[in-house]
Amino acid sequence: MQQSLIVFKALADKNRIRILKMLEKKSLCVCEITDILGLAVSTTSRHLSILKEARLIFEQKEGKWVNYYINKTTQNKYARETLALIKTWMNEDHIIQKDLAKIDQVNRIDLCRS
Amino acid sequence: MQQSLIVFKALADKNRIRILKMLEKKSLCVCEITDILGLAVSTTSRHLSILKEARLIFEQKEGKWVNYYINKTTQNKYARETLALIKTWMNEDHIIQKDLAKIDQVNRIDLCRS
DNA sequence: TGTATATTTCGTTGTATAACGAAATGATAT
DNA sequence: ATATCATTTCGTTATACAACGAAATATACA
Repeated sequence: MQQSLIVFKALADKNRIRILKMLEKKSLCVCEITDILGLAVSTTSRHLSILKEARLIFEQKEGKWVNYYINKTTQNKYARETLALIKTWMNEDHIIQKDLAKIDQVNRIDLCRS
Repeated sequence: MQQSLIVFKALADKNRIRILKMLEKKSLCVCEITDILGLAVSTTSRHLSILKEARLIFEQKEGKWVNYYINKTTQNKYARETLALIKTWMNEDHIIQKDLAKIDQVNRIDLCRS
């Protein structure tokens, strides 16, 4: 039960859902996610660590950036099955659509310089 | 997104998960659920209202009792699909198994007199 | 090596929520 | 009608958690 609770708690936040829906489309670094969500970097980092703890996402370093990916084949069965489920959800949502549109426009190099 | 958040928030609590797993087996009244969880009646009632709000369960009055049922055919697609998912989850969990075993032993008439 | 940049960690603050007991509500039965 | 019982609502308290800025860490580059 503890494992599934960790997954549900991770999903019980609007910004973390937005992150998951973004990562469904494309892997992103912290500063790109931060820009799209409009949060403090530290807050985004905390959300990512909660999603990672639930094994819904994983990270991979690429130079000075840390890229985050949806963990489709995660060992955690609760995370895996829930990811498959929510992939079919909220695709018509306005906020989600706006976020996805923004992904194509963000440029990590420009972003982090500012 | 709001609808799915309500569902995930409802599921992000140990006692509410226990309630759902109990109701999967059998519809129950508030005092029976309260006895099994070991909470104050008012707390159980609050949990039930959150699950009801998420359309995961529904209630039906039976004399002085209020019975709660899993809402398998709920209109809320997020609730419906999640219910189907968690039906396959946590069935080996010790706490869940203990709760289910207790269901056969509780007697609402004895319970509520005490 | 030192400086800039990306991210994480830490400490704090405000808000959300779980828990309780007591009071209110709604229904049954005498 | 009144008493009894099941449940809900209300007010309070304690805990959990989201958000922030600042400091610490880690990496890249000059």
